[in-house]
Amino acid sequence: MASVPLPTSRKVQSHARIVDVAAKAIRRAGYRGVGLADIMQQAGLTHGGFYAHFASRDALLVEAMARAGQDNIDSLSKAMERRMAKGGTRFQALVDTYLHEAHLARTDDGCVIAALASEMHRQDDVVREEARRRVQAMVDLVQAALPAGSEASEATVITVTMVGALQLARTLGGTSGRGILAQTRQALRKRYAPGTQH
Amino acid sequence: MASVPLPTSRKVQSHARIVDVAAKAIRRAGYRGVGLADIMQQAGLTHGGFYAHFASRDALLVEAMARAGQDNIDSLSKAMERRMAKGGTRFQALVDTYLHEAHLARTDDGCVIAALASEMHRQDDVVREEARRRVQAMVDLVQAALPAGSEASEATVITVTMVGALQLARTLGGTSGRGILAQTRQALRKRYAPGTQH
DNA sequence: TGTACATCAGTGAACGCGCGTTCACTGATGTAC
DNA sequence: TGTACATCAGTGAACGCGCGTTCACTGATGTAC
Repeated sequence: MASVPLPTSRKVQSHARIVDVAAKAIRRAGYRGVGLADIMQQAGLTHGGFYAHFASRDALLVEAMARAGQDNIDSLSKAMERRMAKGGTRFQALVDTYLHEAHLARTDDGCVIAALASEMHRQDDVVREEARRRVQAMVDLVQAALPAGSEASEATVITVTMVGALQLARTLGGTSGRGILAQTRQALRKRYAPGTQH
Repeated sequence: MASVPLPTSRKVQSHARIVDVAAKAIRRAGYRGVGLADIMQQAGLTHGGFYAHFASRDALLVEAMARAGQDNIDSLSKAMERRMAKGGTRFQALVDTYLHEAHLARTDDGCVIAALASEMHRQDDVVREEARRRVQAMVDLVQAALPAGSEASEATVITVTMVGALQLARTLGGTSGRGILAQTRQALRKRYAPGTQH
């Protein structure tokens, strides 16, 4: 009989710490912005041990993106619930949360797609495949926030709009950046105001 | 009296070749995707001569972005003129040109903003400042394609939508990628159809 | 027109550095009997 | 319970490689007289 491993053995804990650190690092600095030595150090380990946990750097990137994406979905969902408790539609809560000014500076726990979008199509296969799953997951999340019966294409267009807005707002920064977020929020709210046909 | 230099001296020609190569390289591979040695080699030079032309790698990036952006504006404008000659509004021509399927694969002479958007805010000051100018130039180009009297915020929202759509379409690739472009084209066309009030 | 010299544009080797990856080893933990 | 051994998780040094940057040098072009 195989012994049942403890739910969080030492190695599993280390592995999770490395993935957590990498999930923040790639969102802060891009796919190539942080080296393995730095990541391992931030996880409280030395870099030599890396290959006991991952087959390659790309394998870490895949897990880090998956982790970052799931974190995004969880925290977005929670923030939306809080907003909806104060009134407003699910869609308004999504737009106001995603395009909130706080999302500008908080890159390392912000949207993984906005953090990496223009680099995604250049990655090797396994990484790019995980990137595709992340995009699909966000479109699904947007779709679920739209009124019942909305067309799938609407979720796609809203997703690309929000991701593009956050990226360019970060590029401009300051008042201009906040302006992009505000203008995009307003445009999306107006377009999907309750009672408006579309 | 200072002698009038020939309009295209040998050095000026070399300089332009380096910038041309770099303008394609950064769009194909990202800010850090191609080394100076490769760029110089593609320009028909050896890498040692680089610092006779530029103070630093960042200085080249600035010139390369400016060049790429101007190329984008020129070729977009020309393609739009060709489309408008066949009928349709200026705005339709912009959307159909920018979100054309041919833009998916042609990264190295495609939109410099879509190529680099998620990396822009991480660059050092001079590079980031040129990135801001590129974003502003594109918003201006979109604004100029909108019906007279359109609000500035409309140009902003359309810009972020088109840039986001191209990036995510490239990430997904294949049928899904072409679907993103088609859905975004349709949504933008519908929103600004002639005779529609907005 | 011819000679001597200065400047220019580019060459090619070298620098220090950080990267991803490998590997022999160590100390702690778990297992067998 | 105690001893001997195997396995596990991590250490730290080393590897080859490519990077941005520097620099002494070269050959071609331009200028002075």
